[in-house]
Amino acid sequence: MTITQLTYVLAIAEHKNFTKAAEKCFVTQPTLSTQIQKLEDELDVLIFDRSKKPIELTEVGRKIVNQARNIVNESERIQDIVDQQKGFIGGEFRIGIIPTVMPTLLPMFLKAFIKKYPKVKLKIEELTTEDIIIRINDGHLDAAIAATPLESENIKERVLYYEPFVGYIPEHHRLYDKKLIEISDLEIDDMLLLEDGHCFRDGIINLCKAFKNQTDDNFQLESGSIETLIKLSNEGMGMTLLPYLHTLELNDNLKGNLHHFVEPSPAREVSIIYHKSELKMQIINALHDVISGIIRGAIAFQNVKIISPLAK
Amino acid sequence: MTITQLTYVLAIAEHKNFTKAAEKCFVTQPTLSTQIQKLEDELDVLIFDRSKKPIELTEVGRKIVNQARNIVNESERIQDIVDQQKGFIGGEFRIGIIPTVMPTLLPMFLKAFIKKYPKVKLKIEELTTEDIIIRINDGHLDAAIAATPLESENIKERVLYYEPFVGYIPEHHRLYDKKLIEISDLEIDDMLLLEDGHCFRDGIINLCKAFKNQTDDNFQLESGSIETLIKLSNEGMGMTLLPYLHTLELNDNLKGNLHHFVEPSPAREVSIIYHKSELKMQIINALHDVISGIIRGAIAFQNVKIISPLAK
DNA sequence: TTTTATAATAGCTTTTATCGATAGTTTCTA
DNA sequence: TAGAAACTATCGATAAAAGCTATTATAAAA
Repeated sequence: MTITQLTYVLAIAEHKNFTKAAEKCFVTQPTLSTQIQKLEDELDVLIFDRSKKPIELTEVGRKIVNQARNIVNESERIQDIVDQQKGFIGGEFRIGIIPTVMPTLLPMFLKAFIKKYPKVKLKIEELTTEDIIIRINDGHLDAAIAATPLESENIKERVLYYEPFVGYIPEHHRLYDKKLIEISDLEIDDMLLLEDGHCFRDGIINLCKAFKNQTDDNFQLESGSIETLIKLSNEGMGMTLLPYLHTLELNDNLKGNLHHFVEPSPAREVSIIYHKSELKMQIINALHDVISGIIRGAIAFQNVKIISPLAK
Repeated sequence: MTITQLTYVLAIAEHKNFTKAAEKCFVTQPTLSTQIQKLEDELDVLIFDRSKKPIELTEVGRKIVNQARNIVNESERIQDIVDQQKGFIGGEFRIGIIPTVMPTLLPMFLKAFIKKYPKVKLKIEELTTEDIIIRINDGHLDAAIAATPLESENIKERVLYYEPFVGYIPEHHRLYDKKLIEISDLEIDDMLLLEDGHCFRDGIINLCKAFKNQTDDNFQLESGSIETLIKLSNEGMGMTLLPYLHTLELNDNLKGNLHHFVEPSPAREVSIIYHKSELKMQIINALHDVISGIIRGAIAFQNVKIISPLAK
């Protein structure tokens, strides 16, 4: 048994196809076929059920894949140990970012990060919290930026910043004349929300429910992006809440519709999260330092009340 | 990096000598030299400091060895997964047994076990509890039989039996005429004990201390084996306590010196212990079943009071 | 039936792991 | 301090393995 064979097993298990897996491994398909056969001979058990299309794992196969993932991840960690010892910061680093953080945070730190750590090749993907957790656990992501706390067993969190919610209230809305809004002003029924799957939506629902026994179904309107929420709001469909960093990018006439909360303002906690095995910790530290350094200049709120991002 | 290279690293780290490590790996010394160099080149770091005699690990080397142990253990587990799936019970199995259990328990179950599971090659070693814990953690032992509870973080315990302590009291001793002794009769100062390192000794010390504030230093006499304890006792050096299974083997005139405790008799808990990763669980189960089955016929006490084997 | 997609097989090439022999080092010892 | 002893590194040869291209086999889809 070799580590190479185990990575081949993982690739096939992932793509359910020898040919595609071979491409990902940068070898030809016959190479995979023969190596898998050798491993199956050595263990004297079938890992894949080739009679099914697409190919499936056998029962033992599934267990072997789990174990193989361990071994391959742990073996990759040896280079990380060496890098860490040398203080080398570089290599490929795959990071996931939730949709409501991506467009505002990424432009703020990316340039600075690349400049400071030119040897790190960041691969950035926009993903929901749910997908992020799956991919951190299976090793497809090295880290992610998401709203916390998540209370996910194998995942560690390190807070980057607290981002207050800001009310966006169009003209003619019942709260328009109130300069500073309060949590108790919120009515879930006239609130525009992102569609299901966004933790920013869940946070707002938690916020509303925290003060009144509001039901959490039958929303008036939902949208996939915050930009759309603002447009819908402008058309008089209701108010909405925006993450603070988003409000910095609005043009001046829209900024007039922003209404901050009285302190303590509700806020989300945004963290860099990573697997408890702490692979590539030196890059995670580097990201943390760059981002929290940059945010320190952008968000100056003292007193916030943290809202859970989890659907309840 | 290959699993083979990692096992070579482990062998050298263990023997601190390329030549001996090569023998243990069943390859020649040049093979080790070249493979280690390849790995060191790939990682671009020195794992061993060859300037020291005997060879030493570098700082990164130590971390790499720890990680390598993980990987090698986990990769061996793949075959275990397959075996478990197939219900195959066989292969090499290394078990440690504490000295005060070894001579009585081993002859009772060994024959029956080998007969029932002929494909398992047991490698049995007599070790103190302390050594057992080290070796279970570093993968040199698959399981062990020891007095419990141990409260050791990475080790699981499964009770085999409760073995009462029996007083061995020579003629002319102040307790000789008392048929059933009590815990409160014990005086640590006229008790013969095993030398330091035996958990059976620690158990007795705990037992004495539980009832009186007896000091635990300045024992009169200590010995390395229970046989010697009995002889010393016969010569009038004091009384001693024996594990119940030992008393079954005494010749009849010595048996007259045995004094049981009034119930609940103090007893030690004897368990099969193993690493929490539960490698080779099917063999551990087999051992548990054979041993506890055999003991059930030999020990019939109902009511016991368990004494901790840990030095306090 | 023909086409398409995909895995297995065959034959050959390249790479690599290992070996025996030997050279270079360090440490021990007389 | 010379020489032996104990070790590790290096060299060249070899056998095993991992990989490639080309082809075949097989099953599903058109």
